[in-house]
Amino acid sequence: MANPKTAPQRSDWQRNHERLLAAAAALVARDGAQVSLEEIARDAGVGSATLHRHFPSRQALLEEVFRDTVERLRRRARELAAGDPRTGLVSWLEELTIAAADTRGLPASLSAGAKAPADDTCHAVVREATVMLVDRASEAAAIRPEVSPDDLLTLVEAVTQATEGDPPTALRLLSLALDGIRP
Amino acid sequence: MANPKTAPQRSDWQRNHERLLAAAAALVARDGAQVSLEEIARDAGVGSATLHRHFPSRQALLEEVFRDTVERLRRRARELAAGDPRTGLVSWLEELTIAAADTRGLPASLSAGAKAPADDTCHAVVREATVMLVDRASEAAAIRPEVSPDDLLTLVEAVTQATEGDPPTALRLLSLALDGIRP
DNA sequence: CAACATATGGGGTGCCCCTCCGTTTTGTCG
DNA sequence: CGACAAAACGGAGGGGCACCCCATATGTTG
Repeated sequence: MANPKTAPQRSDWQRNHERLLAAAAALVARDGAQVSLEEIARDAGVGSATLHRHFPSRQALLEEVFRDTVERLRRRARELAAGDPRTGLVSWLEELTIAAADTRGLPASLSAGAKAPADDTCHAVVREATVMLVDRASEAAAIRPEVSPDDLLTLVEAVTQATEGDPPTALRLLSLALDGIRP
Repeated sequence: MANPKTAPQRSDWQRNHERLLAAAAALVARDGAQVSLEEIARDAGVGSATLHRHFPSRQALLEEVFRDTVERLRRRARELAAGDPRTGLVSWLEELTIAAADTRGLPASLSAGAKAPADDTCHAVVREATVMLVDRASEAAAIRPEVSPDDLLTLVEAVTQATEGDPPTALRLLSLALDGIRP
């Protein structure tokens, strides 16, 4: 899972890994991305050294916590790629915004992933989906050709981080940005 | 200054206040809004208790650090209110974005001020200017009437916080948001 | 210049991240 | 099955931070 090598992990390693992820998911949902790592270890019933051995950084832990949520988003993007290019893109951005605004810690994790380039981060997965849908819309001339997927994604990440826990506001800001200010 | 009562402060109080602000300005510019308060106290040559006595919270310190910058912005908004409503608003948002993206810690401070309503925060000053320019543009039908000054400001704060230290990207995201994505 | 309000800062508390290293658990192989 | 090595664990400790207490020092004022 975390280990890229196919080395089979010991059973206690797997057990603790799951306990840590469960505790982390609960506490991140309650306290956000800056939750105390020691509290996660305590809740999981393991020493803090074990947590740090399993997850070399806070970001690495968050990446695994949000893996499933991001995977669902990725599948949703694939569905949307079958329909109308414009509404597909808009729906994607809306659903991404709702998911991020609803999920404490996810905006912070996505933004953090944007700064450390790697292929398997949550940010990279979401980015790939965004690139695909923007390209489709662009080719269909449904959006201005100079609109960049990365800019659009940064905008969504910025908005959701600024409005964490308030999906209506996040959506309102998104549609303002998509429509512009002109009459 | 910080004290709402008109009690005249002792001379050493004023001296230490200035030293703290100078040290804070330098370190915030270097490290951003989450700089260590103890380091600021050390640099200023005072005990950490003194820093906490002068500034009851990190936010209170940041508010004073950025007071001058925000005051300059406020005056600039007044100038812009004399010209064309549409370009005035756009210039205001652009200049605000540039200032915030250039000034480490300012985006975080503005966003934090948005959550704790008070009349004398940096956020409140910037907000007042934004309300005025948006109203002018709205009355002149230069923008859609449902565009809210608060949403626009939140958008700028979100963008500058997400792109701290990178004014070109911040400006690109701003103009994307102002123009929308449609052809 | 004395007395008093005001301000200071060293040191303490509690929390946090992270790592070291002696101990325990696990899987395997004779 | 029992012993052994590799793998994993966790308590403890170093270093850092925010914030507070209280004995001390310092302006100010009459």
